[in-house]
Amino acid sequence: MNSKLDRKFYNRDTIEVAKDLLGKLLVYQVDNKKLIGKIVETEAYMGPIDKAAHSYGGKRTPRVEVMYGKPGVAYIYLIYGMYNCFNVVTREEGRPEAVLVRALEPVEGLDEMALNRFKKPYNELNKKQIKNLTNGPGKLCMAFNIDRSLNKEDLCENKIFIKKQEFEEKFDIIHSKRIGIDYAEEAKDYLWRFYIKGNEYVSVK
DNA sequence: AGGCGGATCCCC
DNA sequence: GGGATCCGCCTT
Repeated sequence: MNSKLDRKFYNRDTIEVAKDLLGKLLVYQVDNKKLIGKIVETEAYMGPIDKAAHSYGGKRTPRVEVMYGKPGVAYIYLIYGMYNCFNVVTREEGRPEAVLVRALEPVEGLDEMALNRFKKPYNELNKKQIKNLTNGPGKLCMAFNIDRSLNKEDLCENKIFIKKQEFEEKFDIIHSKRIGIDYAEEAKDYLWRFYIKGNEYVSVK
């Protein structure tokens, strides 16, 4: 049974996609290593009307161009000169909206994630390092070794994709203000951040 | 050609 | 609370 999310999943209302991505598994395979993390926190970026979005006002530059493309494609950009952020493009072509994946719960490939983050295997991590493995947008990209070389990668293919869990759990979804967008005037107060209530790997409680 | 600020993280 | 660090974008 193929449980990979298809193009239709992403070609929907961005807030619905952001909420529905919670509890899904991000899978990234490089060489013979497989990394899997459960998505526990997301943010919706609503395009031209959203002052926090890169595509606000219909801005169309080389960097943002991916957001105007087809849904189900990765939009990865460099932030603060050092960190990468992983997004999935939503909505039909020409409509530049996306979901930022802000935190994962590690599921498979923990040693590889620990090496990528802290240069040592998982069983040598201290409590703080375990907690900080993937609980933020930059951190999860470091743990998965995701950078801009994966920008525009099609998540409906096999290199990197998102799938349903075999047994989907029940959880409560918290709605909150988005993080790190204080410049966005009224948009900073919109409740477009979503996370799994009580999950240990949520970036900011 | 230059200046500036950022969808972050980490340490003090 | 502040520094790291650099690309993209806007202004000149």
